[in-house]
Amino acid sequence: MPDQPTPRGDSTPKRDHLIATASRLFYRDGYHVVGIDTILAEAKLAKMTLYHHFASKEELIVAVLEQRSARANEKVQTVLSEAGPSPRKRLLAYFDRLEGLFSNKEFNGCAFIRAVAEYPDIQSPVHQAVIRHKQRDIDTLKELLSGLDVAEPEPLARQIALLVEGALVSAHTFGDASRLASARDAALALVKAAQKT
Amino acid sequence: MPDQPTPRGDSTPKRDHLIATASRLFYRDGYHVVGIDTILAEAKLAKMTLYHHFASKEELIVAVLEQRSARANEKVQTVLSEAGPSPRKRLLAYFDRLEGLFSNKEFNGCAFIRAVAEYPDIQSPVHQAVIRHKQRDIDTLKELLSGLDVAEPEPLARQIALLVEGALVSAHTFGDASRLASARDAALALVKAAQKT
DNA sequence: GTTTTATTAGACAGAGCTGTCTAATCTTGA
DNA sequence: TCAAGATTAGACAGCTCTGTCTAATAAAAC
Repeated sequence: MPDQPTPRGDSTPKRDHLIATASRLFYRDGYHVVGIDTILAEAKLAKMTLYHHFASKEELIVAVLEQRSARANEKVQTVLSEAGPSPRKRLLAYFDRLEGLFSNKEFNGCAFIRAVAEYPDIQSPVHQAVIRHKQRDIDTLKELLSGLDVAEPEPLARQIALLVEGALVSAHTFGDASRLASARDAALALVKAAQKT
Repeated sequence: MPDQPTPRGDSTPKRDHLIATASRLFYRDGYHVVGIDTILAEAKLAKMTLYHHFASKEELIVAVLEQRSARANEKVQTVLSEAGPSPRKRLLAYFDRLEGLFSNKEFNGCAFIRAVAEYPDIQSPVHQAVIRHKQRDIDTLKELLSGLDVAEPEPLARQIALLVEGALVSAHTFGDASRLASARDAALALVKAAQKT
C-alpha cells in the first residue's frame, strides 16, 4: 500500500480557509440557508476542492463545529489559567470571557445551539458534535467549581450551565447582551447558597 | 367597495388544518427543511389553498408561532389559576406544567428558540413573533413572582426565565428531560435567596 | 337560481440545492 | 525530470424550492 495522499481531516491552507469561510457564513445566516456554492464563491475555491477535503456538506458542518469547539475550549483554558488559583476569580473570569462574545457586534447566538435547532435529531452527526462540545463545557465548569467548598459541584455546574445557555439564547432572541449579567448574578447567588449549606 | 371575502387571518377549518399540519412538521424537522409541498401533501390540500390563506411560507410560520404562543399562554394561565393563590404553589405549578412538555416523547426542543436559530435576523417577522411570545412569558413569570415577598421580582423573573430557556435547550441537546429538575431546583434556590435579603 | 368565493389538480417558471464528472492546469516531492 | 497529487472552471444530473397561473369544480351567500 502506497502512502496516502493528504488524508481527509488534516489541516491544509485551503481546508482551513474553507472551514473559516463556512463558519462565518453558517453563523451569520444558518446551516441550511447557506449553500456550498455560496461558501465556494466567498472562499474563491472550486467545488472539487471542497469535495476533496470533505465527503459532504454535513461533514463540513461537523468540521466547523469541531474547530469552533477547540478554539472556544482553548480560549477558556487560557482565561482560566490567567485568572490564577482563586475559584471565585476563575468563575468571574469565565463570565468575563463570555462578555466578549455577547458584546461582539457580530454576535448571533450560539453556533452550537443553533446547530441543534437545525439538526434536531439526536442521532445526526451534527447534533452529536454539539453534544461533545457542550459536555466538555459542563465538565470545565464542574472542575472550576470543585475549587469552591460546595458539597456537590456537579449539580451546581449543571445549573450554571443552564443559566449560560439561557443567556446565550435570550441575548440572541432579544438582541440584549445584558442577559449575561443576569446569568452571572444568578450564578453567584447559587454558589453562595450552595456554600452556606 | 364590496365586502371582503374571508379576510386573511380568520379562522377557517382548512386554514386551521394547514397550521396544525405545518406546526407538527416544522417542529419535528425544522422550518427550512420542511417545504410547503410536504405540508400540502400531508394536509391533503392544494397549493392555492395555502396561498389563499397566507401570502407566503414566512407568513404561515408566523401564524404557526402565534397559534403555539396563544395555546401555551392559555395553558399556563389555566394551570396557574388551578394552583390557587399561594405564590410558591403557583411557581411549582409553572414548573409542573413544563414537566409535561419535557417528558412528552415528541419533545424536540422549543419551537420558538429553534425559530430564532433559523431566523437569526432580529428584524425578521419570524424572529419578532418569537420576541412577542418570550416577552409575554417573562411577564407571566414576573407577575407570578410578585406574589412572593421579594424586593425586585423583575430581575428574578429574568433569571428564572434564563433557567427555563437553558433547560429547554439542554434537554433537547442531550435528550435528557431531567434538566428541568435542575432548573426548578435552581429557581427555588434563587427565590429563597431573594427572600432572605 | 345566480353570483361570488373557496378549493382543486396540475403545469410552470425560475431559481437553488448537493454531488459527480471531465479535462486541463498548477504544485510538489522523489 | 517526471510522476502523483491538488486544484481549477465549468458543465451536468437530478432533485427541491417558492410562488404564479390556469381552468375546472365545489361550496356558500344572497
